[in-house]
Amino acid sequence: MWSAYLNGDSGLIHAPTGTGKTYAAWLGPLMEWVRDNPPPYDSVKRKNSEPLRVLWITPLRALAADTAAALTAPILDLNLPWSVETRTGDTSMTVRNRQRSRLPSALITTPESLSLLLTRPDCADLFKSLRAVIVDEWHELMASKRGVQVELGLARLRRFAPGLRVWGLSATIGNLDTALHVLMGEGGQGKLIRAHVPKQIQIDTLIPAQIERFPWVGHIGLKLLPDVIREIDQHQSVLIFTNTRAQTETWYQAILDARPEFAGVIALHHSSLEPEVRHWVENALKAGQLRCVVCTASLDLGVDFAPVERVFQIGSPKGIARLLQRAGRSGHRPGVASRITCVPAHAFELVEVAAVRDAAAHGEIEARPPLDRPLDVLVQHLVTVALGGGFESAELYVEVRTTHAFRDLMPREWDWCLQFVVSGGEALSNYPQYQRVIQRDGRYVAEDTFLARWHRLSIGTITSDPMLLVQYLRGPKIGYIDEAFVARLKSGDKFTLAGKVLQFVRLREMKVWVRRAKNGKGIVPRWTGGLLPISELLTDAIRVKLDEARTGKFDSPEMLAVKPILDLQDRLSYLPAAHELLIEQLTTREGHHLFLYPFEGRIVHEGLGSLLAHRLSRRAPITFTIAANDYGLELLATDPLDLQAALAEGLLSTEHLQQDILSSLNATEMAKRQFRELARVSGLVIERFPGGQKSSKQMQASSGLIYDVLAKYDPDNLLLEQAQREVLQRQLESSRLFRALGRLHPANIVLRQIARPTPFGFPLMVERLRQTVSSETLEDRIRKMQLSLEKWADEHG
DNA sequence: GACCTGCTGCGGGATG
Repeated sequence: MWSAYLNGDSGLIHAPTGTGKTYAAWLGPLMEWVRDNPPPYDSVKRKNSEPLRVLWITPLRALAADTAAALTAPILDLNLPWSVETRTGDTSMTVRNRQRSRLPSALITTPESLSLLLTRPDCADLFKSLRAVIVDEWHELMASKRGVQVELGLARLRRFAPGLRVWGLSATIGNLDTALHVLMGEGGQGKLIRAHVPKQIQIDTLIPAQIERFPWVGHIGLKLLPDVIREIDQHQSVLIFTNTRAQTETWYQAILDARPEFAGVIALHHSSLEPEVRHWVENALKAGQLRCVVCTASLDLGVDFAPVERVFQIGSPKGIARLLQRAGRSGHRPGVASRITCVPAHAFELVEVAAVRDAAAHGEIEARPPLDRPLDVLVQHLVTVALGGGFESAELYVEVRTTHAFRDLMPREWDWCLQFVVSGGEALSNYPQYQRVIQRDGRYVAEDTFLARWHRLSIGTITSDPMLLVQYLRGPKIGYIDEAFVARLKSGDKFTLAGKVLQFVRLREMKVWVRRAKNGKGIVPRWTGGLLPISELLTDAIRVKLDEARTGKFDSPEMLAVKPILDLQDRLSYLPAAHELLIEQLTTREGHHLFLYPFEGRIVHEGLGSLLAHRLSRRAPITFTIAANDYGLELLATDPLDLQAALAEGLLSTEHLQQDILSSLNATEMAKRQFRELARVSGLVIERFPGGQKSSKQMQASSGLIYDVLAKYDPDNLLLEQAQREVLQRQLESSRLFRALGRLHPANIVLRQIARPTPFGFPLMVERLRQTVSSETLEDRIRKMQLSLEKWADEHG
């Protein structure tokens, strides 16, 4: 039945989460199609007279190689006159040179490398015989700028090869219809083919034996280490997912300390390890040589290893889809459900797990919203197309508007982008490097070879903070750590990386030189990475679980386990219903605390914190310290405040929300930081040169400088506007904040004066201390808090 | 009694 899909239609195939599905779903039909559609064969040259017929786009280089191998085998078997090649960053120069004049019958590539192909002056010719495009892991690409890059590329290919069929493959997401629509482009039609095999997934939890002794706060989760070790003892292959790189290092070390005999059969995997180290782990995992691997999301996708026996998730699952994806790494045997066991790092995560399981059982799964009009990506694309044969404005405008991302692109915006690549805009017109495109005989083209090279170097939409390579004095590279972390190291300091204790020797040539530490423990590096937000569906589900607990419904082992703590919360304060907002007021020697628990995720709470501080201080001059976590926020003031009056005056009103948020935060500074990505993507600055790297500071300075120049001399620059939009959407999740405030109607507010911190509030107090003091003093402070709590308990029996 | 955080992904090509 699958082969029918390639004959005439386009569409999206939903393949439920789990590795291997991609090839199962596609190889068969693709092979049939390949067999039934032999390319015209040139017997003299012994080659296809029509080159490229199938283009396969994948988000990962590793998948490109695997796919090529999987395609090649049956083609050799059938002895078909087809060639299969990859074109990614690591494709050899020999192959790449061959591909300059002639593409293979099937090409497997990444979005970035597709764009690079589109910069070739003869690309119209290269792609004119293309019959089908397959976009693998479309759900991964869609909601990002990489997805928009694919959309623009597909629009190009549809023009070069009219009648082109486009098929996507997507795991389960909440908006498959949208995913289809975005892939097909505006006006395009396609079929959505949903898999009908319901996947059985079991989610359970390691329940702490004594909830009274279980932490209320913290994220590392080592409290349950013995229970995890017991599981490793009983199984042949175990995968342990964590939420951060540091957590991976910590857990690896802790397991090895407890079971030294595991040395050699336990490994770790995260993005800051040297690729060679990662490949070693991946291959050993494939070969079944490892008993246990501790990893981050770096093993979520990509590596096609055999399913493991047991999968664990340490700490918050953060999202429903994410946990299901990870569960899918286990138990693929027929009739056996995939299973994941959550290991809570603190008590409240028990509620999270119960919430995820309920949401998953109701078929709820996060949607991935596509982006709207990222002009930086369009600017990059314009230069790409100018290099790739040039364009005529009206024609390309129509083509670009066939993409979902730019379907509503106004002529005014189009003209601005065009003008921007031609002149550099109002402020930058004196700099020749920003005059990238010229007009010749009514067409827009790019000819300068230096600018062409510059552009090819800056293709892509992924930006990352630069890190420093860590290498043995006499030996191999190990991995990467943050500049900020290195700055704190003195010669002789020990730290861990890739599970090894290393001794810092010196920093030279932008490399961190180390030797193996003879003994002792090293500090675990802190990487400043992305802030992984808890999903909106999950926070919704958490509020439902609390609501149930309030009415006495404890329907799972997790909820039963956490009951004593929820009871304590209720006794000391209140357990809010799903539609209620609990606000606690507490006075201590520190000052006047205000705790709010919207359960909307950290980002929203941070925004809400500054919004409320801003609005409160407008009533009367007062300063606050703000702390937030995924469940709530704390405002600490030195002076008392009249909360009732403030609420009556619209403290939580949605009126002037955007204005108030922007003026409550250092919005300019945030936009400036966000602009860094836009400057990179739109080609205003370049962050890497082959051979020598430009340091982060220079990069930072130049994008910051450009921001200032634009803000002063070209304030209408649309990229500035976009930077502000991206800050609101990504760094503040403003739509979620808006929705939250809509829910937090004054009528639903429950105000409680409390005498001591509650289970909800205590973690926020710790969080605030963490922000303001060093780690040593933090320990002291927490001890003091403890003592005062004990004293309070003594005094009050 | 409660403790320190922060994911993933890509990418150049002349000449001999």
